[in-house]
Amino acid sequence: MATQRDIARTAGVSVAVVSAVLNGTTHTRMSEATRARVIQAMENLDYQPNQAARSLRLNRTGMIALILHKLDNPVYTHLLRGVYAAAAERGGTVLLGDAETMRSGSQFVTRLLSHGTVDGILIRDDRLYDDDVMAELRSHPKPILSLDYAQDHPWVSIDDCRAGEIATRFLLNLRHRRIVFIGGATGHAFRQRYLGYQQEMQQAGLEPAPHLATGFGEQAGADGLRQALQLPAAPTAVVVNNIMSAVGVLAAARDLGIAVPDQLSVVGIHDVGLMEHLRPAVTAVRMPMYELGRAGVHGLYELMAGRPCAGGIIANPEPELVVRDSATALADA
Amino acid sequence: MATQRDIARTAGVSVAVVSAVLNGTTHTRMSEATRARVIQAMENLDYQPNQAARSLRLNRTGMIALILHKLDNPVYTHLLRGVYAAAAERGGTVLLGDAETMRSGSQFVTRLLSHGTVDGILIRDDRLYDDDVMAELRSHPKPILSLDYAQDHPWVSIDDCRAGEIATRFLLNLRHRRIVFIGGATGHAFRQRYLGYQQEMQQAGLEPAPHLATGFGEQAGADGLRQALQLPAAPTAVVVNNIMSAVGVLAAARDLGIAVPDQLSVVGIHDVGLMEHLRPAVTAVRMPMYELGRAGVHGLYELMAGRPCAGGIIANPEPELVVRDSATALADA
DNA sequence: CTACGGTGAATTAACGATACGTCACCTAAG
DNA sequence: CTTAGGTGACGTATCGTTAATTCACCGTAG
Repeated sequence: MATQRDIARTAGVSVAVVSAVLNGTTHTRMSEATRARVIQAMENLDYQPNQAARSLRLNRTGMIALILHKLDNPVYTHLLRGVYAAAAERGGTVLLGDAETMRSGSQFVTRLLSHGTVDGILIRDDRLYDDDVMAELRSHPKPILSLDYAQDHPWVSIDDCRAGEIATRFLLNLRHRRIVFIGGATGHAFRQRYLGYQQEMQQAGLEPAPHLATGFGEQAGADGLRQALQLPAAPTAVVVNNIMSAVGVLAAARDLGIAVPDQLSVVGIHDVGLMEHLRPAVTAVRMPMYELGRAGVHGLYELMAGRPCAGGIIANPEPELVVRDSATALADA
Repeated sequence: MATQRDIARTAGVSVAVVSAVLNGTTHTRMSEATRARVIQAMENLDYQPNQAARSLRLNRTGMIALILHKLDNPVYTHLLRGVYAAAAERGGTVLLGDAETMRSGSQFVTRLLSHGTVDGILIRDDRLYDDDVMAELRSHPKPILSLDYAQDHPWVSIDDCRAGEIATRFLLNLRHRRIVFIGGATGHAFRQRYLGYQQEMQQAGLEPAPHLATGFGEQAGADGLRQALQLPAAPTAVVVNNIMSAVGVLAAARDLGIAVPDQLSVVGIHDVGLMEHLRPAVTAVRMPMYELGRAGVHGLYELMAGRPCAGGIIANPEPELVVRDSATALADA
């Protein structure tokens, strides 16, 4: 509860000096002895600056918002780490929200839109939010950076198309020909991955299968595999768009008596720790999520400083295949 | 960028009236016509209140902090929902942090400790944080509520001991006698669950096995199973303390050629969506995490209002066994 | 002896929102 | 006719911090 005025009184100086000590301001000078007295007083009274007053005065809060679609999606683990780390480097704090809280008129949106709450917004997969919410967000006076391709504001993204290519190419190299593509929800990223799959298939002179069960999560994977088995020619391999859908693919395969990888090879996009612990352990394309988080924060700080943000697709590191046990070579026909 | 003063000027009233319209203050009255003019002006100028100024004036931010140990732990999914929902009901916003960001001297802690950032703190498993951090937090002038048993400040908790009992009792009823208890990290909750296991074993006249592989996550489960097989008499059933460790138990069982549930029954504590999609699907004790979140928020608001928080263990709903495929009855010996 | 520059600090005006105290005006009761 | 009370609104201090401006003092050069 101690304020700068209390410090000033105890140290026998003015608040200006206290503020100057705190901020290392060169404008207001003081002797070393005075500075020491002030610091002593701050420690004695256990002084903690009032962020609200600072924010008001400086028109800057030191907080950025990070809005994700499903917070409990394990692919965000490293993204979060990257964002927190980069924000900490810049002296910032992160206000985390998820899609649940992003309904139009919700407390979270209202607060985000107010001045003096955050200095900028990092948003992932903005196509998943209400149009109303997005319109409101765009009217926000502070910068917004998308962690996904975006038409109408700055963005950085991982190379989703490349991930689709890598997974498909890997299966092609294992001599698979009947490869299907399963799962993924409606975001741009998910379509990009399918695009990568399509391109590789076509380049190999094969007909890409339609995008099956474009939903999200475990159930979409199970549904997708069942749908795939209805196709004229049963697939020998599957690219799973959303990694958690891979869990569903494995479960459905087990339920249907299909052995993985002997009768069906599975490759997931996005690697999470869980994949290592499934049986069979799932071969997956690791995406640079940590770096995406860092790049997002740094880009946002550029925008906040009034500079343009270069943005674009993160090229370093590239998506990388982590080979485990869920995919194997097809014997020659 | 429009402030109340801008609204006041445009509507031809004083800022006092604008504020009154905004807050529905009865103190400053106005005619319906005036109110309408003010509202019109607010819409025209796209007015958004400045939270920093409000916080400063009111000495209240409308934000509460929620600090969790591992944000990506799926057991938090429903806890988060409960917290967000209850906070929204109270008109509050949630600032989410995880243990990563809770190092002493970190940006997050510093900000949390400052005035004018949050009105209260909800913390889970506070034994997992640095002593330094906890000491700092406790010196925080705003209320802290633990979502876990705590000695030195208010708390609410789920019934961890009961969960251990339920899992163990279930296996005992299936005629299992050699039941081990695996995994769990160092928190109080984890010890309570082991206690529940111990009690049930002793009540059945059996010798409880030592608490194996008291770590966290998938690997702890795998390690625990391997350790269990070193015991003089191999177990026929396992209670898994942390649910994600169940994934590791299943993987190790597969690797060792042990069939689940035919040769080994597995019951997990804490139910998450993933369990339904593993093969075999994992029988687990569902804990009322959503309600824990709600109870935590409501308790915290009580504390913030200066009232005592009843706290204690959440009795309704009770932990509930969700029977799936990973446990089966033991044939009579 | 005076003017001047440098040092070390105090005063004060914002930042935007809120709520207390005040006030002008009008109506109706005494 | 006076006045109490109700209605509708204004002025302003305040929250804690920052930074621009101002100021007092002292040593030294002219």
